[in-house]
Amino acid sequence: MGRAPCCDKANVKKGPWSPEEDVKLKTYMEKYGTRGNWIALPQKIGLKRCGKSCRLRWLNYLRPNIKHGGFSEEEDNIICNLYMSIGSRWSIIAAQLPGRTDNDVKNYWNTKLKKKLLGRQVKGADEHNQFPHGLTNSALERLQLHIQLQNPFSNFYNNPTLWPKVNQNGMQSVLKNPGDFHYQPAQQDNHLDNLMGSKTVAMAGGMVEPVSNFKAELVDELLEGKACSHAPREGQMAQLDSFNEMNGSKDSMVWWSNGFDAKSSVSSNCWGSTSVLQFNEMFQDYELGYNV
DNA sequence: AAATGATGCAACCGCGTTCAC
DNA sequence: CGTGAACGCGGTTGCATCATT
Repeated sequence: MGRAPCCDKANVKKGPWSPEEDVKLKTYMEKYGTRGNWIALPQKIGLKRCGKSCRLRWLNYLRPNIKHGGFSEEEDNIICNLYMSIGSRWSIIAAQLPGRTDNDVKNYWNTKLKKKLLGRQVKGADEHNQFPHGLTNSALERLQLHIQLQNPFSNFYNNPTLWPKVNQNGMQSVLKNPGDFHYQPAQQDNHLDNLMGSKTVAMAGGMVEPVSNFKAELVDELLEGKACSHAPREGQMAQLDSFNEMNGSKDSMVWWSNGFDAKSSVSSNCWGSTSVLQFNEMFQDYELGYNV
């Protein structure tokens, strides 16, 4: 038994919107708004559409000041920063980009930006929705991004145009002097730390959320098979402590390099060459950063 | 020129959350 | 406080278009 459908599926039109439908919806919305009820709206204006469909059409396409395509480097940087920090929470990411919708940002990430930053190896991940130990795609991609950022030979480090810069929305500036960057682990940590948004990020509604929960989330997923949580939770650091005490558990990450290598004939660069040592170094970097 | 594959994007679906009663 | 309806979000799908063979 599933939930009751939100509308009569047999009597609603699906698929692309016609210009006439757009005009009807836009005219009504500009005049009256939803009147607090999307479900009732299509009937009011004589549209054979589901209320959810109307809402989506309005929010993603008809709403004033919507921008489509043509993402700037600045926007790329913001998306990259936030994706690494908070994962696939597209509505929050889109809220940082005036005129962008969550759907647009999501599509842009999945079709272009991900490839631009990670290269071909993402294809391997795409072929498996769920990884061993319950690690999600999102977490893996974020991990890959971190590895890319730590790898001095990666496209990201070698291409200054991809480096995040000062942004507009009150978020912290990053890579203050990217030009004098050299491959030195300690310095790298600082840059990575900066890149993570210096611990906080402006959230919709003026909230501030710590963003360096990445490790805790991964540990969470690895050890307990949980999905990434949204807000930092009590107990995350305790879990991290437990993780640190379980030296043997880190060895279980061997599958990340070996297992993936054996499984994926597609990816040969990032994952194939990533050693357990790198993971340990990365996590140690974070431990230093956390001072735990 | 036709066939095939890759890509981009709009729209749909299902589920968790919120809110009114 | 419990329940059900509506909302909002993220994942996924389907189709049109472009690129390659």
